[in-house]
Amino acid sequence: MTVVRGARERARDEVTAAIKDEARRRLAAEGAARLSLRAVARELGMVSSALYRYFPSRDELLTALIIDAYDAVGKAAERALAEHAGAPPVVRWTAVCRAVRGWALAHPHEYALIHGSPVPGYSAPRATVRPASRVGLALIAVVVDAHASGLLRTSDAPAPRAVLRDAERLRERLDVRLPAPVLAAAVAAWAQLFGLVGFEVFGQFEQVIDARDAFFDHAAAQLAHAAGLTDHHRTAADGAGQ
Amino acid sequence: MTVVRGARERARDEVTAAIKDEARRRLAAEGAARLSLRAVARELGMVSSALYRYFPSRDELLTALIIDAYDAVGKAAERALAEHAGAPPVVRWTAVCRAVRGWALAHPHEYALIHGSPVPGYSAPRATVRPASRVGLALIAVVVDAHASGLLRTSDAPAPRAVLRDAERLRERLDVRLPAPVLAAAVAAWAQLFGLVGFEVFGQFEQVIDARDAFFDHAAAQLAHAAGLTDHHRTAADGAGQ
DNA sequence: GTCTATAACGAGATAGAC
DNA sequence: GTCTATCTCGTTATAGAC
Repeated sequence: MTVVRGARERARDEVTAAIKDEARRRLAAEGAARLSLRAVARELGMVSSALYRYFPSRDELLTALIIDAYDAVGKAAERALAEHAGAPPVVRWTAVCRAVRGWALAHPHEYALIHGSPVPGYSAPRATVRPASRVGLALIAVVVDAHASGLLRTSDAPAPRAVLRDAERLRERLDVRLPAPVLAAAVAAWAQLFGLVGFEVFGQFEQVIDARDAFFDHAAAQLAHAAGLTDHHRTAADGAGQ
Repeated sequence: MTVVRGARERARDEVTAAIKDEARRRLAAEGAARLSLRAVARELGMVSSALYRYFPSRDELLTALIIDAYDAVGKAAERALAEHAGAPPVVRWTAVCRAVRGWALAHPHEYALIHGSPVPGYSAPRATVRPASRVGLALIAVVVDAHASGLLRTSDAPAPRAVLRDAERLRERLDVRLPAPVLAAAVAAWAQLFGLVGFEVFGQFEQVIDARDAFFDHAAAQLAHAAGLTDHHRTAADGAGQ
């Protein structure tokens, strides 16, 4: 990782970026299933074989786009997290959710690439797994902080044994200091967040919900609650079930 | 709607069904974006122009497949509802959620068609709106029954005014007897359910959750709670916070 | 060494004449 | 309904420019 790079490397990075930009444009126009190296090359005034210097195959180009997209939402989520450092957990949680939604609405086709239908014939490689988890980790970070400051319910309905086993495994892999049931709830909330976002981005709320901003914020706050976050410190009354 | 139909109509229905079946097969193999009338015709040993007697365009065929898919999940949800008539609301809710998930896992490509990435260049016509709401209506039916039998929390965090307006409008359009905040929560839970299902069907839980059945059931029960359903009748202590 | 261009293969889709 | 000529695609081999 040299700081000063030669002109060659810089040129290479520029072409690589131009290819990905054009590919994203094609993605928006035709969808991932129809992404073709030839069309990208044509649009760039290159010849298709030249692209192979930058991406060894169409699938590798797709993979690069997917990783970029995961990194982009992940970054947006992490920024929201950092910008609300010290704020109450529910506020931070909602901020992360908002960031994810904002990114998705601004980049619907890239959102579709990572959270929409799988591309036929394409199978995502291992390298996509870590970027794919960034949003989830940002949400978990909120829960971890809440737990540390006693702003977490830890006594919801008991989770089934099999769920706890998964949560334990996850807990060790992520090296996260959270009770297993809490972690399980956070994972569920993570998935549910993308239900809300997906419905909006993919048009399922058409003629159902008009006030999308308000609806989302409200739902995100309820999600925070489902994940165990509370607005106040624990008292004896908490955890007694409602 | 005649009960006894002529041989001609029966033949027409059979061919229509064969076309849709083959189209579904192509859907699984190539994805909706690449669905072509010609390919369907070829596979059926017909000539493409003959297909136009049954579907005036590729988009109309797509629309038929989409409506079929919505009707199929909707039917599964409604069946689960009927099979658990009289059961406690949380049980009925979970049953509906399970039915949706079961259908989605059994028909991943049709699930992708209705809840995955939009097909580029295709815009869903009005006719898809009603079928698209069947699952949501099944969930709402559970909440309505719970409300009628006093098994519903009605005093969650107050919803923003704009959300309440949407909920009121929805309440009138669906002719459903529910407090607006409850309806809003149900809509959110509806969307969140598809977050859980989508994550599983589209592979986002790979290497995260292994015990998918247990995880889903547990999450669905928590969703029921988020939608306001409770296991027991309301008491004075209810609504005093989480 | 690094890149681009030409040409080609085999597979498939498509448009239109018949 | 059939046939053909013309497209597209991913990918590779090869040759030459910087």
